[in-house]
Amino acid sequence: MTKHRNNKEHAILEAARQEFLEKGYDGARTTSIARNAGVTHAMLHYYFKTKEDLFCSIFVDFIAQIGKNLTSLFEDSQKPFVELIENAMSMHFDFISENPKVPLFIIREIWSRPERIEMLRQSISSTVGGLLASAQQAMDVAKNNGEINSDIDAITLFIDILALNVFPSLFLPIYNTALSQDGEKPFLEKRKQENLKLILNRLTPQSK
Amino acid sequence: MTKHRNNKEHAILEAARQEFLEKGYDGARTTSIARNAGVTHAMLHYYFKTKEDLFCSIFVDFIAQIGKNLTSLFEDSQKPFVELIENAMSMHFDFISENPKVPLFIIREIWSRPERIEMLRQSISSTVGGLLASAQQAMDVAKNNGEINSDIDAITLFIDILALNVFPSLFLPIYNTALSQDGEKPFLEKRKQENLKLILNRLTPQSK
DNA sequence: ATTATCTATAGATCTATAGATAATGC
DNA sequence: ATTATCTATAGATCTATAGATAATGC
Repeated sequence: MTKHRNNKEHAILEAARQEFLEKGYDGARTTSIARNAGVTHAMLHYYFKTKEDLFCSIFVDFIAQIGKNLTSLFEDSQKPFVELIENAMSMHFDFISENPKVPLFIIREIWSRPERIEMLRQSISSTVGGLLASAQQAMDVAKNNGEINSDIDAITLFIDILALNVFPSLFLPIYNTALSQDGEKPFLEKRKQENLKLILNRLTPQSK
Repeated sequence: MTKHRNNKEHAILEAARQEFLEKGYDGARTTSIARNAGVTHAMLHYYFKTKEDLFCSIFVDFIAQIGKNLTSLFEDSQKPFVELIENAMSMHFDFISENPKVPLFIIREIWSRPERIEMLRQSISSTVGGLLASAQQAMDVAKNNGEINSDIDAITLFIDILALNVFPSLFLPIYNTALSQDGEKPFLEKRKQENLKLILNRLTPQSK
């Protein structure tokens, strides 16, 4: 988090985080944020000139959080590539499960005000770029070893995983209401296993 | 669409569709809708008592559109199952590509006001339920024939496809800004091929 | 002196309706 | 007679700031 030179500013940030995540920029109310932070409304504009400024503060925070989560995935590269991916996917899935509203928040805010993508580019472009480059290297080695298929590149794999891991959390409320059957395994747990299967089948060479 | 007993009402619905889809409930303005529909603001409240009422009208419309698209997928069941899925996925992917904002719209509105899920349940629960049942039957046959793997059921496959087809459109603006490389094949076209590969690999028996 | 905090309110929207008038159907 | 339409405005928020007062740091 940002340095909390004092705890009222910090309380506002915390409350804003919650409010914006829950309701989005348009649905969020600065009065509500101030109330939840336990400060008068004027304080909010004292520390953060405008609602937009406050939003930006927490938006870059969320992006940094995601970026950090992504980069932590490719730490040690000793193990075989497939095992690496298995670990990475599992950690990423858990992160999304614990923060199900974060991806929706970012996607929603990007779509509703595309100019915000600039903030995103600046903070992740280099990080993710580097991450993809090193993943591509590892994949090239694994391809030469015959460990994985050669018809897939790092970025494609990256988006495969993102799609499979992110979507179920977005879809969870709909699933629970309209599709869930009694007594079945928890949806997300089931999805985690299925996602792994899909990706491993995709990566592993077949003999036909 | 709903019966347009007169064209002003219809114009309002069209404008509302656009406005809500673009900005979401909280960002949408009834004044803006009226302006774009070319009617005075009072007319909007004459035909649709409240903003919420107007929203519901278009929300169920969108859901019906999605439901219709989904049901049209499993029309003829003569062909082998894998081929059936290939066609279904392809059509579904194209529908999402042409209406990229619809899934985000529905997911966003469900998350921001969960009580709306009731509308969704009523209109899709039976449709999708039937669709899944018949898909499950077809899959059981294909499993017995050895045509597809036996470790996957209809609903899991359904969500696999949904995740892979929906996510890329949500992610498109981010991809274009932060990840796209020059001179590469259009993102969505590439994704469509990759999604098919993933699902076919998942369904097709392997020999290890 | 500067930084933090509060009260009170300006000013801008936004939804919704009241009430008058015009158009339409029978 | 009923339905459609317009003008004008009420009433409720919501963001933002002005201006006074208290707390803090040097």
